[in-house]
Amino acid sequence: MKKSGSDGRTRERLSREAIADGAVTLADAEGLEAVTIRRLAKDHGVSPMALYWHFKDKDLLLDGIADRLFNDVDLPPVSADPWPEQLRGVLEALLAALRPHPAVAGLVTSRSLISEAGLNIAERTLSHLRQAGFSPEQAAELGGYLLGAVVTLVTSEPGRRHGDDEEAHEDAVRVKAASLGALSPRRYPNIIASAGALAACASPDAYYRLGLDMLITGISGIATAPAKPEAETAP
Amino acid sequence: MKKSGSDGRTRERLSREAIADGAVTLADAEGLEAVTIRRLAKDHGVSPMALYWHFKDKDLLLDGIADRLFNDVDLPPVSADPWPEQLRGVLEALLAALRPHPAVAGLVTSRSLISEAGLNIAERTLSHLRQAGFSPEQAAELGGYLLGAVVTLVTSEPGRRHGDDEEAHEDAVRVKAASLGALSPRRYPNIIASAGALAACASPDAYYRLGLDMLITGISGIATAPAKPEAETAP
DNA sequence: ACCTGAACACCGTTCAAGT
DNA sequence: ACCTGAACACCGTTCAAGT
Repeated sequence: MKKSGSDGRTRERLSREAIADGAVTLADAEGLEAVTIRRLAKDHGVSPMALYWHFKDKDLLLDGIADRLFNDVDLPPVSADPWPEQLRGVLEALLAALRPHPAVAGLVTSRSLISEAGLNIAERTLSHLRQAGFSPEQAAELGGYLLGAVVTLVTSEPGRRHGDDEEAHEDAVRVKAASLGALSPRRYPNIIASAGALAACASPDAYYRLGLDMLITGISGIATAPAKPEAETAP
Repeated sequence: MKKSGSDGRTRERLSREAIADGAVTLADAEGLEAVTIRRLAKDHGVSPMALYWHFKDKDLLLDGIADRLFNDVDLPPVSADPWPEQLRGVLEALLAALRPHPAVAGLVTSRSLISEAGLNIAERTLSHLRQAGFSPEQAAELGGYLLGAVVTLVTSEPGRRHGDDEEAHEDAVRVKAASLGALSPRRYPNIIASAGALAACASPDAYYRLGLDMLITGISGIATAPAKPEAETAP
């Protein structure tokens, strides 16, 4: 009776994957600060020390969570499309994997190069940036930056849920919009005009589209190579 | 004898500012995870509970740290320059304030609207985005995103120091570059080409210039209003 | 190989109390 | 108004031990 996991399934043997999965599920429901060795152990019906056999310490467990997220990324196949389209496809795939898990999305930023799946994403990103004409140094800087930017998009979506229930969330949004709207109109006219949008996101899809547009437009704008590969010869 | 602060100055009376200052200094030296109520109290030669009179809980102390950072931002005066230049000036001012404090820079992302100084920066950013022709909703989304992007630039500068001493840092960079260089050249040719730049940043100034160029170019590229205000009439 | 129990050195925070 | 002391319910982690 006390041998079943927190989600009701009968307890299988513990594994790195099961632990990382449980950590993501817990973070989705109660936030990253709830992800604790002891809490995870309790949810798996196991002693806290059991986890230490699978992960040497908590930081390596966080690495495992990041790796799990990178594995959810479904990279589009390489194609003959212009590089901006292909780069956008990569970022969209990353975004799709991170959006369901805003509480842990921030973990991936510093961990792409220590995850097998993360390396593939980095490699693809770098290859498109090199097609754009950037040097290896610039590609490295921009690639790291693009990963961080996608994470930022997810973790600072206006009005992101705090793990509250539906009603408490709506209340919080209303309160925030009202308090912004009550600022001095002389000093903060633009904040007041944007108060509603700063408190919550009317259309997440539009928000993410705008963010990706900005990123791809920015990269294209500073690139030195043409977007279309067919134009082989220049004047 | 035991009544002086950790930095050797004679202990003044405790204040919110002094506590926030101490927290930033400590984070700069030993990282955010060293910033603890108890450690801060010890550094100030005071009991842990003393801090609770000035900040109701730790989260409010983190708000105070973010506020301290926003206060370091030296916003350029409003001018008649085209909006992209002015927007860049705002982002540069923010960047200059955050660069010295990478360990706590991430705290500002979600706190701009609860800090007096943060509100000013948000207002300025929104005003330039409105000049660019964006709607209040788009301006809100892009403004929050630009703040996050600048933070990302700072917190994920390649080869960021970990609080180690000079030598340990260089060793870590060398090891990282070597391990990236040892990857399979067939599967990761671009990572290998960029290995050095992924492990450390040869020129931080060039890195930040490239990042800001990308952001401003991106915003300009998706904007609907002309960059120059003198072109009042369009065909 | 996989897991447990007891113990250690930490946390944030509450509460009653002191000046 | 400003600070202390003792106590509580947590942390991550080590170590020796069990199967």
